Amino acid sequence: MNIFRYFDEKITATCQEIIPGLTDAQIAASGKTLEVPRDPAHGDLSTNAAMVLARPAGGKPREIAELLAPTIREYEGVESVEIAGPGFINLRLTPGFWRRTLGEILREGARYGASAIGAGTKVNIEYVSANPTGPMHVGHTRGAVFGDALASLMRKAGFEVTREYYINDAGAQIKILAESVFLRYREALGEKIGEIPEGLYPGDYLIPVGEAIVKKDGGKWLSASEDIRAQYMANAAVMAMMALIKDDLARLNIRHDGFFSERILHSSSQNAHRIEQEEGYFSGVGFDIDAYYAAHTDPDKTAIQEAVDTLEARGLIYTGVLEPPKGKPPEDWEPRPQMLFRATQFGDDVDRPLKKSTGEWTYFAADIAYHYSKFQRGFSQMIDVFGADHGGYVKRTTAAVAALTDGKASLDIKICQLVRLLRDGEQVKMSKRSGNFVTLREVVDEVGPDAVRFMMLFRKNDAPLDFDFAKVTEQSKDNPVFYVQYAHARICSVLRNVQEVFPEMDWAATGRGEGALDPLQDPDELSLIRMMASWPRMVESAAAAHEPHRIAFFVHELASAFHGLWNRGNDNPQLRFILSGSKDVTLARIALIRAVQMVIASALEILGVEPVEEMR
RNA sequence: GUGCCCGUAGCUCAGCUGGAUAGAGCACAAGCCUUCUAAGCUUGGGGUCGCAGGUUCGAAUCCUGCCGGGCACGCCA
Repeated sequence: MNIFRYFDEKITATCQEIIPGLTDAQIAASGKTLEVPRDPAHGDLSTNAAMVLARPAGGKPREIAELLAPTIREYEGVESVEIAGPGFINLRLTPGFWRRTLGEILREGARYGASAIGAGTKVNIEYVSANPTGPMHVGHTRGAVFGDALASLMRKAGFEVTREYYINDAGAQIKILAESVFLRYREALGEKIGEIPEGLYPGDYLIPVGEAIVKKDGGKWLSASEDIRAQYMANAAVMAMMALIKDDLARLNIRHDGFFSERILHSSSQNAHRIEQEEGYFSGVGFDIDAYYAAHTDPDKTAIQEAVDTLEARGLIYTGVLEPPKGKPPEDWEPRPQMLFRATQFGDDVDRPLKKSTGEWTYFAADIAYHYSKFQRGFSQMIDVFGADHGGYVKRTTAAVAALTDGKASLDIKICQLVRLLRDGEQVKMSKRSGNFVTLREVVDEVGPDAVRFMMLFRKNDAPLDFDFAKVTEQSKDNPVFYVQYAHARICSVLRNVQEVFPEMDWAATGRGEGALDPLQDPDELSLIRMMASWPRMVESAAAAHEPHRIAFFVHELASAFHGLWNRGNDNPQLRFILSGSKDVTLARIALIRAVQMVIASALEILGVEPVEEMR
């Protein structure tokens, strides 16, 4: 149950009933909220209803509050109502209400916190989308974890979520990759290749790709025509790199529902099916070609052409000449007429080119088609997770989505800021040129997936993040990963111990009987329930804001409250969870901490962190 | 030069989409504990929410202009 929704609906009904001449629409538009006040002296719940309705109702806030208070005071579970400050109505709920809430939390079990606000809306979350030219490095990790947790969060909130990976398997970098692999192929055939030439990918991870091709085909590619050979090398390389990337991601327990190939956007249906039949390329990279064409309306055209036609039909394509970019010296800038998209009509700074001087489509043109495909596949909400260096790309992409979908679909782009790796307080220097970059795999192998995931989520996505190797593995209160895990493990430990003290009791049914929870009297016990009561709302607001970090902070706070109660048991043994002299009190407290355990586990599940049962 | 993000306690950061006297951890200070409910506890000091205007019952939050830091900015992907 969501106590906020419960009381909010009651208050809305009361407003409709008590305040004369107020329309439902006015109430809906008022911005009326129900919140937990920061200061506990202001009660358990507080509403601004009287203040925001004062104007449409034509009265003074405190007068309106006086009008509403008597009815609210009669709600079941309300202990007292006060009018305070400029017109807040503060509700204090009875201990009995909180204990009943705990009972409901336990009955709902693992489902508790799930919400229906998503209403089955189809959401496409695109994240990682690292270029398939090598293993994942630590820079990709934050976006990967963020996107994955956001997907879980939105699922919990009732959205129908698809996790998607966009494979940038077209363009110049793939040609370079193909050349690099061809070199490794020759090397595998016994040729001395010496230094890897400037501009090619030097990484060792391409060596096995070359060897695999030799094993399969022998030397036959040495004599093949350049076009065919390059395409073959590219395909083999991308397939191998995607396998590598998927394996890296699996170490962080990240699995996408779908992979989308940029290359297919450049292909007609016939051509794409031929590639699949001859080379198994699309299935090799994980792209479901049949599912794509099922949603694609015109298989004889390329997807890019189709998207551009759509824009053209709306008068959003024209030929024009762009100003040279400002700030930097123009160097080899040459003005020329080119095909442009009217991005400025949708909030972008300049109109954007769709074709290169070579006649090929730009990357942006393909990206337009990609987002159009998402829309065609029925996604009305799209979320892209980008790295900090792609911030400049936000406006044009949202502009394209607005233009293509006529405002029927929304795109939210989440930017993940940089991660600074620290070892012994010193920043770990990375540079691509020297090949000295830390891979995702290295980090996960060193500190484990749980620590990586939690730390990456324990910060707002648009704030830079320090990742300190020493800190994330430290066993102390200062390490939030440990602190939260430890709370869960402590509860597990109590649940193990209680079976020895009261072996005959049925703990599976803890606290479900009438009055069984009455022994919960201590204010800290009740405030633990209060905190858990806000869990469903936390899920909803975090999901609506696309901010999984809120879940991490919430679970840290809940763990902190639990540890606080535990610590009081050190000084006062009467407050311990297991009282060998009192079965009833033990039963109620076990019920309480079982709920805490469950909510912690639910939160960790969203974050993708394993709730451990004991600390080692 | 333009756009985006950030600016909150000495440090690292939250702040529930506009609510009441702005919070937490670290660090600092004082006191407690030497235990198996181990991987510490309690209390306290500490703030011009970058600056200046504006919007309204009410602003850290929204708008404008500055200041400071980061990231981008051409047919790359």
